[in-house]
Amino acid sequence: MTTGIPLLTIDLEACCAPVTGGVLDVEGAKRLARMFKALGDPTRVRLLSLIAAHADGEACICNLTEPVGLAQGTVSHHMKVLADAGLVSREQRGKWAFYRVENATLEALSDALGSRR
Amino acid sequence: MTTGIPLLTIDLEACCAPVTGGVLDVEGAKRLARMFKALGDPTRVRLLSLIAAHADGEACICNLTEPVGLAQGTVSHHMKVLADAGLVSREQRGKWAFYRVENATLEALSDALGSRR
DNA sequence: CCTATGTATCGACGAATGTCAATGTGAGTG
DNA sequence: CACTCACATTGACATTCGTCGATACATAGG
Repeated sequence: MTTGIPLLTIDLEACCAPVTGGVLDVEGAKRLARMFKALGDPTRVRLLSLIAAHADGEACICNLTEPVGLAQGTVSHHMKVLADAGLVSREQRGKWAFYRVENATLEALSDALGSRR
Repeated sequence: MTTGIPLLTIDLEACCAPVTGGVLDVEGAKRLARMFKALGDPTRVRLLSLIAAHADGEACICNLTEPVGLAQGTVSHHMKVLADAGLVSREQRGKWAFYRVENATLEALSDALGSRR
């Protein structure tokens, strides 16, 4: 409805909650906002960018601490926020924890914003 | 670089700050985060959706207060946050202030997230 | 000019957030 | 087993945020 227009009258995960009403229900707004909030910090945006640009598209905390210039615990905290929002995935490999960007989530958010197609 | 891949290694406003390096500089991350933070509140996401779905794609505060269920001052505050982030525009017309969604900004954010060209 | 109406702003308050130093945990190594 | 390394978690702290009620500002009508 409302023509084919712009934004967030859309579902985010085509899987479970299509929603897609005219106005975006309260729950849908909450879920969207939770993900956007995770992107609402410069450090976390930077972390995402660093991971994506890193070799093989994955990085461990030790790769991120120095470029970001924050304490290890703080970086770990930010990664947890990103992981909880579904923006990155975590895989333990030996002593290291490797993170990668979840492009599917990013695209879902992108679709929730853009008019395109 | 890094193939044609995913995310925020991109400029947001093709106008002034192309940036587009490999890793997204600190300033670019700040600007992106500022906009995402504005979207990081359920009420504001809802407000955007309400405006977009409203007749003629515009709405005044009085149109938004009731559906959102918050005090008038609070809604006004949220609209200021959205306007400061460039997500909506404001136009005074008589006693009313009409807000509309800035699709260009939304698309810029969408592009910063999505892989799609 | 007085009043009513639609918005914006202010002051206050509790809740959430970002950060660090310190400590806990778990896997690899001597 | 003792020790180290990579990471997570905890507790503390200052700052920011979302909300309200009250008040200020501006425009339109009498």
